[in-house]
Amino acid sequence: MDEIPERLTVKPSWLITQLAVHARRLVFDGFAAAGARGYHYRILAALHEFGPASQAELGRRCRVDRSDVVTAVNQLVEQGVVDRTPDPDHGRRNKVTLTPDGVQQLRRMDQLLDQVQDDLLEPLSAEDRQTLTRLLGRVLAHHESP
Amino acid sequence: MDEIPERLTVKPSWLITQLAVHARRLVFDGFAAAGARGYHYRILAALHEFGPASQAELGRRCRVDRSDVVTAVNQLVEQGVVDRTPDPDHGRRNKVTLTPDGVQQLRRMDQLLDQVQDDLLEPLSAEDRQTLTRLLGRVLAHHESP
DNA sequence: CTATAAGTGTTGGTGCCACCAACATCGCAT
DNA sequence: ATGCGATGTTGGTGGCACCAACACTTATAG
Repeated sequence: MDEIPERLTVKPSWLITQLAVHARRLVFDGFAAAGARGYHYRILAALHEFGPASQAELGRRCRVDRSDVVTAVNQLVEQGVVDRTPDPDHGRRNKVTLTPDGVQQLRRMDQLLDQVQDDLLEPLSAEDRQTLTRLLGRVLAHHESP
Repeated sequence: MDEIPERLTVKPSWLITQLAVHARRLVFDGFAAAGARGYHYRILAALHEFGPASQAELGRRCRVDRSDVVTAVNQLVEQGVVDRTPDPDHGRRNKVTLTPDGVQQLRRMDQLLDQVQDDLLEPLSAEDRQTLTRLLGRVLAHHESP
């Protein structure tokens, strides 16, 4: 490989965005085996953890735009992993529900993701992995709270 | 803000890619003030650090695809921050050179980026910032060497 | 020396992720 | 009741990363 300008390699913003490229590639390749994408996992995870929800709710919980939730839920319905029904208590709202197939799909994706985490942090000791995770969590939380 | 599924917040791949979103936004907003984009900075940095280079070389050093280098260099030439001349020793190759205006632009972007680093890692102590940078560097290097 | 491989610039296209504006519709608070 | 905010949906934008193909040039192998 060619040498990278030091101006870049020294900057946390570079390290984070470049590492994110590799992380997204690993995740993408993993999910490709299950015919799914990142948005799908986020939504399935939110449904499994908090139960049925409206699309707007899903969007807020998963950091996905309302309009992108529409597309993703369309695909998830098509795959039979979620159901979309009108909310009886609310004319406009939809209720999105996880199907049994969806639960199974989520478990499969969880296993794939666990492997990805391992590949991603391969060169780090268990302790370093924990440190990195903690620091990243602190920084991310700071940029989401205000 | 709404609560995020724990399945996500626990995974390094999530933390990295989400934090990258914030980092890219900060960088983008900073560069917007200078009328530039991420690719522009990478290329100017490589030219300043290693001197004039071909487009293919720039692409390898900056982790930018050859075809995207074409577009970026077009814009940089338009802005007058680089020159593109045919390489006399090589029929096909171009020689891209930093202009004095380019050096000045690079310095401006450097200052903007320094501020961005500070905003990005705001909640961390100097020591934690160093730790985080070190760990990220180790992981990134691992995914680029093989 | 010649056939073949490898490198270079360029065009054009793809996909993911994030985001915005606008619209019609519905619930809620004043 | 009226206006305000939330909701689902459509359609579009942009940055970044990437791929395929082409014309052409240099380097390499035989």
